[in-house]
Amino acid sequence: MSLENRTLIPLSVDCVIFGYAAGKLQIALIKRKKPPFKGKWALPGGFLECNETVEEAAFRELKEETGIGDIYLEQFQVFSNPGRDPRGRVVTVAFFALIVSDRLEPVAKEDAEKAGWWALDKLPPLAFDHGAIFTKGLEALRAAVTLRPLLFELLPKKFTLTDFQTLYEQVFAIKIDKRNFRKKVLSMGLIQATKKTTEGAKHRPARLYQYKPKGKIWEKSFRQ
Amino acid sequence: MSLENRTLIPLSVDCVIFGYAAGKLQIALIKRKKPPFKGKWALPGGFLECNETVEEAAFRELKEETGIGDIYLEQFQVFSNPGRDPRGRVVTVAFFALIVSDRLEPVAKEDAEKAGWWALDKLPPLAFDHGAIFTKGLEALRAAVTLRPLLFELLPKKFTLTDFQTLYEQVFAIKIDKRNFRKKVLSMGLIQATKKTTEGAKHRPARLYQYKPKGKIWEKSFRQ
DNA sequence: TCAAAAGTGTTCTTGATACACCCATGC
DNA sequence: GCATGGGTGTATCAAGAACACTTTTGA
Repeated sequence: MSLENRTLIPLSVDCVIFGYAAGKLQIALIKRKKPPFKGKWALPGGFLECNETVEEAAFRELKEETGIGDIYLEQFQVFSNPGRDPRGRVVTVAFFALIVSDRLEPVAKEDAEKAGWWALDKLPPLAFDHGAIFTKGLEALRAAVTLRPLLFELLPKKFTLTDFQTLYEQVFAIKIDKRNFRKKVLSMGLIQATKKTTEGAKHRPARLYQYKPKGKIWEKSFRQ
Repeated sequence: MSLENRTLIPLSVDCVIFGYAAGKLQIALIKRKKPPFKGKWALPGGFLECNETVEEAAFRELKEETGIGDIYLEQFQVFSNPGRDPRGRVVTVAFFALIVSDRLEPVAKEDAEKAGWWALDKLPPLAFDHGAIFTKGLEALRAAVTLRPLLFELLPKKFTLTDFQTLYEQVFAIKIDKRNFRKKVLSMGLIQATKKTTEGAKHRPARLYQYKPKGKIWEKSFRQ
């Protein structure tokens, strides 16, 4: 058996959890309760257990963290620098997660003092190499969104076109013309108008749309 | 120290090595000399050692395999199904590698009976879950090429436009109009004509071009 | 002179961009 | 009636797609 003399390594998963609420793109962070980096903010994550895949580990951690089971998850990079964890060698598999805005309550679990959402442009310094993981995670999200219509995973079932556009603008940190955006997303045939509108705003109500998966949607992407 | 009770796992790297020679896109495979899967073809790879990153491990394995040091490498996915290796739990980090056609001689190393190049459409059955890894690797290559001008890593310094187009067509398994392809790649400004042409062919010689990295090339991609 | 691959332009259609005003609601 | 964000159309420009013949070389 040639597994005998192999280097054995603890594997972890870390998640850049994107959420979109109140018109703001945010990520979930936890405040560490134990050393190392006690009191510092970090990406949620945990160690891989015996008989699970990294995807199962990430789902498990996210469920503990948010209580939600049907989160969109995608692995994007392994971080394996031998010095990245002061406790010793840990290789981590980084995921990004997308969670819909109407259930955005992260829960602090055992190893966290508290948990919270942070706007992308106001992140605190992060523990370990989590700053670099976040940066790569945002790049990975942009690449994924460019290739596939993923942003609906960040929107509630019914959403306004302004919601969608604002989300899009924040993910790519750009401004888009409202008329051109609407023309394009409607011509793509990925969403359809519902008969409902927003209610209670102190201005004209907005029409609500919903995602309409149909045909080979994975071959379409918003960005050229 | 909270690393004590963690599951420890042997980590490996596996490489889908793409090469382009004689107008054919190929991948490198080795024939296994030892069990499990003795005599079966497999992706080149090996185990992570103590103080190296997964990238370093992949480079090391590729250097052993091909003798070449400056190969383009990109990790694309972790495969962590507990049953993927009959010897026991092994988590692998999969890479794709791009190697230029004028140095395409894979070398069989210790654990391989022999090594060889295989056309993408005529692959033999592969050991372990390497068939799935190859499939995902090709998808990852397509995604990467869509977002960044990577295909030059598969071409020699000087190449003809027909070479380039044939490579492109094979990566995406599509046919492209010759005039439109030329118009587009030339208008992108990524390549420039040299004064040389091919020699010795029994037909009209072809002009040779070279890659011209200039400006923010990473923001350009061939495919819309 | 033939075979084989290199090289070259135009038309049409589609999608991208730029741009400004009226509408519906709550207060 | 005013503040707030919702909603709409056109004209221009750039890029993509479709399409066939001439050129250069070796044999």
